[in-house]
Amino acid sequence: MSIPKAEVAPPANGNSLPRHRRTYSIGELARMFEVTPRTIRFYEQEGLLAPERRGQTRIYHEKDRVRLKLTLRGKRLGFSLAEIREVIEMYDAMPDGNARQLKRLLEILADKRSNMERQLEDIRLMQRELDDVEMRAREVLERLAQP
Amino acid sequence: MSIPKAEVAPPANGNSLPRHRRTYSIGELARMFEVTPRTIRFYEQEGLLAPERRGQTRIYHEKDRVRLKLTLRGKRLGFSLAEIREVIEMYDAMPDGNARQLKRLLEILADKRSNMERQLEDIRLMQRELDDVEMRAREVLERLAQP
DNA sequence: CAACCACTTTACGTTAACGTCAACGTCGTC
DNA sequence: GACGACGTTGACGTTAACGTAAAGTGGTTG
Repeated sequence: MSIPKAEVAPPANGNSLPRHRRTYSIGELARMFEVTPRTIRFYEQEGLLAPERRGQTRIYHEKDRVRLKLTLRGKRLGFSLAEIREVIEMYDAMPDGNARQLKRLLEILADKRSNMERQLEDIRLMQRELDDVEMRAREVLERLAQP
Repeated sequence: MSIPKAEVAPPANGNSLPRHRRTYSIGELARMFEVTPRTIRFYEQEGLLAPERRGQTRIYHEKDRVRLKLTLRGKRLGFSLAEIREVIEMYDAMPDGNARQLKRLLEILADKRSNMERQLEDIRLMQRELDDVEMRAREVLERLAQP
């Protein structure tokens, strides 16, 4: 991002596994992340992705792949697509954003952050519960083994 | 749970804040956890709660309160009500559960556990992202402050 | 060239988790 | 005894996040 895009052409590469692939089809991405193409198109419709188009078909670059990854991670953490989009949009608008917008972004980030903290605590508590339940289950199992 | 329920009557208690309240109305519980009564009734309908009834009205005890708490925590961690119910049911059926059921329970627990692990990792990664975005935002803000 | 992919758009269907509204019962109190 | 606060059931509505089916496009392969 901060590195000026080099004007060097990619070295003639007969390699079968190009180090850093340029583009992906929707099907490829779908398999990579174990989602359906439908899901990916839906995310685009919701403003989370904006792939290039070659004619009709979508061409996904690294940037898009990263966005999808972040989106799915956000989802696993319980964020709605709308929330995720909000952050992504502000992030994209950052360079020329005014102070008010930036402060708003910082607010949102702080909010997400406290959310994460709470989830960390929830996870710790939940893990204890699981430990507890598992222990009891094992006890009962052992008692069943010796009549 | 392991302590035999004392037969001592609750000491005559003119106290305004009884140490360990016996029961709750649906409205009280709702306010405690910042959900609506509708939500609590829905959870009952889904088999997550089973409060006592005095006539028509529901009476919630400590056990019910704990269940609700666990349920809401599970929700914050992205579990579906069905998943939560599954664990609760198996937990209740544990004492007289057969070996197969118990092993099944252990499987489920292991599953939840790996889910937690993944979420921990997701949270760590997400926190880094947030750190990163926040840093950039602050940079831009400072640059705006000094023209 | 036909057959078969992978991709496209459009549109309607589905599920979970409640919200909302109506219509009613039951207290305490003014 | 009317009123308000709280509780009840029942039924229908809503939203997010996709699933699914229909019908068409574009390339390549036997």
